[in-house]
Amino acid sequence: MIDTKALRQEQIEKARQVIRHDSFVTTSTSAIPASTPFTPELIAGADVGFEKNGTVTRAAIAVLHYPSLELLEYQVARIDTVLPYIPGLLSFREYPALMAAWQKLNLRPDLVMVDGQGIAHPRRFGVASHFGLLADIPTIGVAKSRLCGEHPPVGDAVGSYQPLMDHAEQIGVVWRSKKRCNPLYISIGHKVSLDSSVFWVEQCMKGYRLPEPTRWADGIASNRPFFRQTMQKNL
DNA sequence: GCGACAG
DNA sequence: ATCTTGTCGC
Repeated sequence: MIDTKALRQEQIEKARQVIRHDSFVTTSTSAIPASTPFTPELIAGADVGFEKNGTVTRAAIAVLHYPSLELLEYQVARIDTVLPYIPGLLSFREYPALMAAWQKLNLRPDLVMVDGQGIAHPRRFGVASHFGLLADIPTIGVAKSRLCGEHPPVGDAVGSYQPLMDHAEQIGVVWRSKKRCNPLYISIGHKVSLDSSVFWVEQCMKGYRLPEPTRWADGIASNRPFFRQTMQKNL
Protein backbone atom coordinates (compact mmCIF):
# COMPACT_ATOMS: atom_id res chain seq x y z
CA MET A 1 0.00 0.00 0.00
CA ILE A 2 0.91 3.64 -0.30
CA ASP A 3 2.31 5.31 2.77
CA THR A 4 0.33 8.52 2.40
CA LYS A 5 1.24 9.47 5.92
CA ALA A 6 4.95 9.54 5.05
CA LEU A 7 4.33 11.42 1.81
CA ARG A 8 2.39 14.12 3.63
CA GLN A 9 5.19 14.42 6.15
CA GLU A 10 7.71 14.72 3.35
CA GLN A 11 5.68 17.59 1.90
CA ILE A 12 5.72 19.42 5.19
CA GLU A 13 9.48 19.11 5.42
CA LYS A 14 10.25 20.04 1.83
CA ALA A 15 7.83 22.96 1.92
CA ARG A 16 10.21 24.67 4.34
CA GLN A 17 12.81 24.87 1.61
CA VAL A 18 10.53 26.62 -0.87
CA ILE A 19 11.64 30.19 -1.54
CA ARG A 20 8.71 32.57 -1.77
CA HIS A 21 10.47 35.69 -2.99
CA ASP A 22 12.11 36.55 -6.31
CA SER A 23 15.42 34.80 -6.51
CA PHE A 24 16.32 34.77 -10.16
CA VAL A 25 19.91 33.94 -10.89
CA THR A 26 21.70 34.59 -14.14
CA THR A 27 23.95 31.95 -15.63
CA SER A 28 26.97 34.04 -14.73
CA THR A 29 26.48 36.77 -12.15
CA SER A 30 24.95 36.73 -8.66
CA ALA A 31 21.39 36.76 -7.41
CA ILE A 32 19.12 39.37 -8.87
CA PRO A 33 17.26 41.78 -6.57
CA ALA A 34 13.64 41.37 -5.66
CA SER A 35 10.65 42.74 -7.54
CA THR A 36 10.65 42.45 -11.33
CA PRO A 37 13.59 44.40 -12.75
CA PHE A 38 14.82 41.09 -14.09
CA THR A 39 13.49 40.06 -17.45
CA PRO A 40 13.58 36.38 -18.33
CA GLU A 41 14.72 35.45 -21.81
CA LEU A 42 13.28 31.94 -21.82
CA ILE A 43 9.96 31.01 -20.21
CA ALA A 44 8.78 27.41 -20.21
CA GLY A 45 5.44 25.76 -19.62
CA ALA A 46 5.01 22.27 -18.16
CA ASP A 47 2.06 19.92 -18.30
CA VAL A 48 1.41 16.28 -17.45
CA GLY A 49 -1.07 13.87 -18.95
CA PHE A 50 -1.76 10.13 -18.91
CA GLU A 51 -1.97 7.37 -21.51
CA LYS A 52 -2.72 3.69 -21.70
CA ASN A 53 -5.44 3.74 -19.08
CA GLY A 54 -3.29 5.84 -16.78
CA THR A 55 -0.45 3.34 -16.70
CA VAL A 56 1.85 5.73 -18.55
CA THR A 57 2.60 9.26 -17.36
CA ARG A 58 3.52 11.76 -20.03
CA ALA A 59 5.13 15.14 -19.32
CA ALA A 60 5.64 17.92 -21.83
CA ILE A 61 7.75 21.05 -21.44
CA ALA A 62 7.65 23.85 -23.99
CA VAL A 63 10.29 26.58 -24.03
CA LEU A 64 9.26 29.97 -25.36
CA HIS A 65 11.34 33.03 -26.10
CA TYR A 66 10.35 36.13 -24.13
CA PRO A 67 8.83 38.53 -25.04
CA SER A 68 8.13 37.19 -28.52
CA LEU A 69 6.49 34.08 -26.99
CA GLU A 70 7.66 31.99 -29.92
CA LEU A 71 8.25 28.29 -29.39
CA LEU A 72 11.95 27.45 -29.35
CA GLU A 73 11.99 23.88 -28.11
CA TYR A 74 9.82 21.20 -26.57
CA GLN A 75 10.45 17.80 -25.07
CA VAL A 76 8.10 15.02 -24.08
CA ALA A 77 8.90 12.20 -21.65
CA ARG A 78 6.91 9.06 -20.98
CA ILE A 79 7.44 6.89 -17.89
CA ASP A 80 5.49 4.23 -16.05
CA THR A 81 2.95 5.76 -13.68
CA VAL A 82 4.25 5.58 -10.13
CA LEU A 83 1.20 6.57 -8.11
CA PRO A 84 -2.57 6.92 -8.52
CA TYR A 85 -4.19 10.31 -8.22
CA ILE A 86 -4.69 11.27 -4.61
CA PRO A 87 -5.83 14.84 -3.91
CA GLY A 88 -3.00 16.69 -2.19
CA LEU A 89 -0.39 14.17 -3.31
CA LEU A 90 -0.51 14.99 -7.01
CA SER A 91 3.12 16.08 -7.18
CA PHE A 92 4.47 12.66 -6.27
CA ARG A 93 2.53 11.27 -9.22
CA GLU A 94 3.65 13.93 -11.70
CA TYR A 95 7.12 15.20 -10.88
CA PRO A 96 9.11 12.09 -11.99
CA ALA A 97 7.88 12.55 -15.57
CA LEU A 98 8.47 16.29 -15.35
CA MET A 99 12.08 15.69 -14.30
CA ALA A 100 12.55 13.29 -17.19
CA ALA A 101 11.32 15.87 -19.70
CA TRP A 102 13.39 18.53 -17.96
CA GLN A 103 16.57 16.54 -18.42
CA LYS A 104 15.92 16.14 -22.13
CA LEU A 105 15.86 19.90 -22.61
CA ASN A 106 18.75 21.51 -24.45
CA LEU A 107 17.73 25.05 -23.51
CA ARG A 108 17.75 26.34 -19.93
CA PRO A 109 14.53 28.24 -19.14
CA ASP A 110 14.77 31.13 -16.66
CA LEU A 111 11.26 30.47 -15.44
CA VAL A 112 8.74 27.62 -15.65
CA MET A 113 4.95 27.86 -15.42
CA VAL A 114 3.55 24.57 -14.19
CA ASP A 115 -0.02 23.35 -14.72
CA GLY A 116 -1.18 22.92 -11.13
CA GLN A 117 -0.84 24.56 -7.73
CA GLY A 118 2.32 25.93 -6.18
CA ILE A 119 1.94 26.75 -2.49
CA ALA A 120 -1.85 26.99 -2.80
CA HIS A 121 -1.86 23.55 -1.24
CA PRO A 122 -2.86 22.16 2.19
CA ARG A 123 0.80 21.72 3.12
CA ARG A 124 2.06 24.45 0.79
CA PHE A 125 3.74 22.00 -1.54
CA GLY A 126 1.90 21.57 -4.82
CA VAL A 127 3.48 20.21 -7.99
CA ALA A 128 4.85 23.59 -9.10
CA SER A 129 6.75 23.94 -5.82
CA HIS A 130 7.87 20.33 -5.81
CA PHE A 131 9.24 20.51 -9.33
CA GLY A 132 10.80 23.94 -8.80
CA LEU A 133 12.59 22.84 -5.66
CA LEU A 134 13.97 19.61 -7.14
CA ALA A 135 14.99 21.14 -10.45
CA ASP A 136 16.18 24.25 -8.62
CA ILE A 137 14.43 26.55 -11.07
CA PRO A 138 12.01 29.46 -10.54
CA THR A 139 8.43 28.21 -11.00
CA ILE A 140 4.88 29.55 -10.92
CA GLY A 141 1.78 27.45 -10.27
CA VAL A 142 -1.00 28.05 -12.81
CA ALA A 143 -4.00 25.87 -11.99
CA LYS A 144 -7.34 25.67 -13.73
CA SER A 145 -9.28 24.98 -10.56
CA ARG A 146 -9.08 25.23 -6.78
CA LEU A 147 -7.55 22.72 -4.43
CA CYS A 148 -7.91 24.59 -1.15
CA GLY A 149 -8.50 28.08 0.20
CA GLU A 150 -11.40 30.47 -0.28
CA HIS A 151 -12.00 33.61 -2.25
CA PRO A 152 -14.73 36.10 -3.06
CA PRO A 153 -16.32 35.85 -6.52
CA VAL A 154 -14.01 37.25 -9.21
CA GLY A 155 -15.31 40.12 -11.37
CA ASP A 156 -16.34 39.43 -14.96
CA ALA A 157 -13.81 41.79 -16.52
CA VAL A 158 -10.54 40.40 -17.81
CA GLY A 159 -7.83 41.14 -15.28
CA SER A 160 -10.18 41.06 -12.28
CA TYR A 161 -8.77 39.14 -9.36
CA GLN A 162 -9.27 38.13 -5.74
CA PRO A 163 -6.85 36.87 -3.14
CA LEU A 164 -6.96 33.13 -2.46
CA MET A 165 -7.01 32.81 1.31
CA ASP A 166 -6.44 29.91 3.64
CA HIS A 167 -7.62 31.26 6.99
CA ALA A 168 -5.48 34.37 7.49
CA GLU A 169 -2.81 33.47 4.97
CA GLN A 170 -2.84 34.46 1.33
CA ILE A 171 -1.75 31.47 -0.69
CA GLY A 172 -2.46 32.72 -4.19
CA VAL A 173 -4.46 34.92 -6.54
CA VAL A 174 -7.56 33.97 -8.50
CA TRP A 175 -7.29 35.83 -11.77
CA ARG A 176 -9.69 36.22 -14.69
CA SER A 177 -7.54 35.65 -17.76
CA LYS A 178 -10.37 35.67 -20.27
CA LYS A 179 -13.98 36.74 -20.44
CA ARG A 180 -16.61 34.03 -19.84
CA CYS A 181 -13.95 31.56 -18.76
CA ASN A 182 -13.27 30.22 -15.30
CA PRO A 183 -10.46 32.11 -13.59
CA LEU A 184 -6.91 30.84 -13.10
CA TYR A 185 -5.43 29.99 -9.71
CA ILE A 186 -1.96 31.50 -9.61
CA SER A 187 0.43 30.76 -6.78
CA ILE A 188 4.10 30.85 -5.90
CA GLY A 189 5.96 27.79 -7.11
CA HIS A 190 9.56 28.45 -6.13
CA LYS A 191 11.84 31.50 -6.24
CA VAL A 192 9.14 33.81 -7.60
CA SER A 193 7.05 36.17 -5.46
CA LEU A 194 3.26 36.19 -5.79
CA ASP A 195 3.25 39.67 -7.34
CA SER A 196 5.84 38.62 -9.90
CA SER A 197 3.98 35.39 -10.57
CA VAL A 198 0.84 37.26 -11.54
CA PHE A 199 2.91 39.74 -13.51
CA TRP A 200 4.65 37.13 -15.64
CA VAL A 201 1.47 35.22 -16.29
CA GLU A 202 -0.09 38.48 -17.53
CA GLN A 203 2.89 39.09 -19.79
CA CYS A 204 2.45 35.68 -21.38
CA MET A 205 -1.21 36.05 -22.34
CA LYS A 206 -2.20 36.00 -25.98
CA GLY A 207 -6.00 35.97 -25.87
CA TYR A 208 -6.59 32.45 -24.58
CA ARG A 209 -7.51 31.28 -21.13
CA LEU A 210 -4.06 29.87 -20.49
CA PRO A 211 -0.76 31.74 -20.76
CA GLU A 212 1.29 30.70 -23.80
CA PRO A 213 3.88 28.53 -22.01
CA THR A 214 1.25 26.34 -20.38
CA ARG A 215 -0.97 26.42 -23.44
CA TRP A 216 1.84 25.13 -25.60
CA ALA A 217 2.85 22.42 -23.19
CA ASP A 218 -0.79 21.40 -23.05
CA GLY A 219 -1.21 21.41 -26.80
CA ILE A 220 1.98 19.48 -27.47
CA ALA A 221 1.14 16.85 -24.90
CA SER A 222 -2.38 16.31 -26.18
CA ASN A 223 -1.13 16.04 -29.74
CA ARG A 224 -3.82 18.30 -31.17
CA PRO A 225 -3.60 19.11 -34.93
CA PHE A 226 -3.22 22.86 -34.63
CA PHE A 227 -0.19 22.59 -32.41
CA ARG A 228 1.43 19.89 -34.56
CA GLN A 229 1.20 22.14 -37.60
CA THR A 230 2.45 25.30 -35.95
CA MET A 231 5.21 23.26 -34.31
CA GLN A 232 6.56 21.91 -37.57
CA LYS A 233 6.29 25.34 -39.11
CA ASN A 234 8.67 26.82 -36.57
CA LEU A 235 10.89 23.94 -35.47
C1' DG B 1 -19.62 11.95 10.92
C1' DC B 2 -20.09 14.53 6.29
C1' DG B 3 -18.24 16.90 2.37
C1' DA B 4 -14.17 18.73 -0.51
C1' DC B 5 -10.65 17.34 -3.28
C1' DA B 6 -4.83 20.34 -8.45
C1' DG B 7 -4.46 16.55 -12.47
C1' DA C 1 -6.34 13.29 -16.12
C1' DT C 2 -9.41 10.53 -19.73
C1' DC C 3 -13.49 8.66 -22.70
C1' DT C 4 -15.82 12.04 -26.94
C1' DT C 5 -20.04 15.19 -31.15
C1' DG C 6 -22.67 18.15 -31.29
C1' DT C 7 -24.33 22.16 -29.54
C1' DC C 8 -25.82 26.29 -26.59
C1' DG C 9 -24.44 31.08 -25.87
C1' DC C 10 -21.94 35.32 -26.75
